[in-house]
Amino acid sequence: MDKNVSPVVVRRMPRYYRHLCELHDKNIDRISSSALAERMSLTASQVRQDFNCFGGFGQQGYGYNVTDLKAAIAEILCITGERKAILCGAGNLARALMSNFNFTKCGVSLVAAFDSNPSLFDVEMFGVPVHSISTVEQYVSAHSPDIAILTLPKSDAHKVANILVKCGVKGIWNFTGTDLELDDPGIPIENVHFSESLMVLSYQIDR
Amino acid sequence: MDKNVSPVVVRRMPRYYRHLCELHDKNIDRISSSALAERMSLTASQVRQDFNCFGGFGQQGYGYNVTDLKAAIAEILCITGERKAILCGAGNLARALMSNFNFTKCGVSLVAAFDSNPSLFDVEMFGVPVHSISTVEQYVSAHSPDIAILTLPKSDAHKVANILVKCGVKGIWNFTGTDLELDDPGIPIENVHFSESLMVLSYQIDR
DNA sequence: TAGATTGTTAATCGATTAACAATC
DNA sequence: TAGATTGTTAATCGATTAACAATC
Repeated sequence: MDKNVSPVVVRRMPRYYRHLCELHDKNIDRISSSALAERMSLTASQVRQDFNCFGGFGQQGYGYNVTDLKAAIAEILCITGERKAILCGAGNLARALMSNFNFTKCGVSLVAAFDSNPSLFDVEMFGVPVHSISTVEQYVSAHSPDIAILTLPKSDAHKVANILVKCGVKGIWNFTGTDLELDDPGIPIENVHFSESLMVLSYQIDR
Repeated sequence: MDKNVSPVVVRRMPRYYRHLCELHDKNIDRISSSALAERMSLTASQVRQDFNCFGGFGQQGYGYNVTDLKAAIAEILCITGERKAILCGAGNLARALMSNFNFTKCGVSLVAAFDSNPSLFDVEMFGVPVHSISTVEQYVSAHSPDIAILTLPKSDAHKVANILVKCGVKGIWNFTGTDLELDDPGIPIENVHFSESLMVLSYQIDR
């Protein structure tokens, strides 16, 4: 178990987690695969198959304990172990993430941001210190953040990404709108491609 | 053709489009399915199958004409027909989209933004007029935008979304981090769930 | 105990890959 | 014409669904 879980299953795990959090907040402490499936527009079989990729979390005749299942998924997704992240690029998108996005809920703490605009150096933005992008290499080597968030222009994406990976960053959250080709192909990359999302919506309209 | 194309194929179309744009910019006017596949980490069969969901765009012994194929995909994704969009919520994320994101490239023009903060009313942000969210119903009825972009708090998402759809909005680009349940289930929704994306990245690290 | 619901195996469905005749 | 590469059909692979014995 755990190893070689298919990508489609992995991608459903955060959604399960979100729904379990909602149930937890409503003080619901038990749910069956069929009730959860209904809620999430899946099938009960799918729900049980998915969870059984990671182990048996349920109990026959009863269903799943919400608190336990939520904790088990948190463990699987590593939401428990505090991970450190840095922002590369401190423009509007970076600010949007700093101000609105709940990193803590994802088990991530934002430790620094980097930009090329000198007027931002050594300022704090939403409690996060901003430094010169020219110092990022040194910073990463010294502080070993796990995740780099790329919110900088496409043109700088490849160069910066490869520097970061060379210094030991373990994963890249990519908002640059381009597909990165890293020197080290083993580093996971998660792309958030706004334009692809909008184009799919555009396709679906009038169909 | 065109009708009943599987979602996985639809989701690849914007990526094809992006790569064809890149090829076009490099003045490459011809590409084979195998070269395009290599570039995009797909297989040549997949590329040909995908395009043939929409029609025969290639030529035996030659491959695909980049300009023609790009135009054909633009047509399929409705990037050609100018669509109007409004922003609901004019916070940091909305500003990030207004300032960084190339709506035009997606065939969309941003015509207005709406917020509940009075200090923003009747201001222009990055060339986009901001109005009171209480007037959005009236605005949508009068101007018939195609797409509503939800960049407002989770708590307001459902209420606002249902109002918009009732007034004729044709699609919703959802950044609220919640799964919308619309009264009208026929309206397409595209979710951009940051936390799911970050959690998937977190899972992939150390595996 | 009887009812409910899991974990798991088998059947079905859909997507990807392979193969090749058609043809530019 | 010969070589290249498509469009399309058939084979394989993987994911979803159905079924049911195990068991709480």
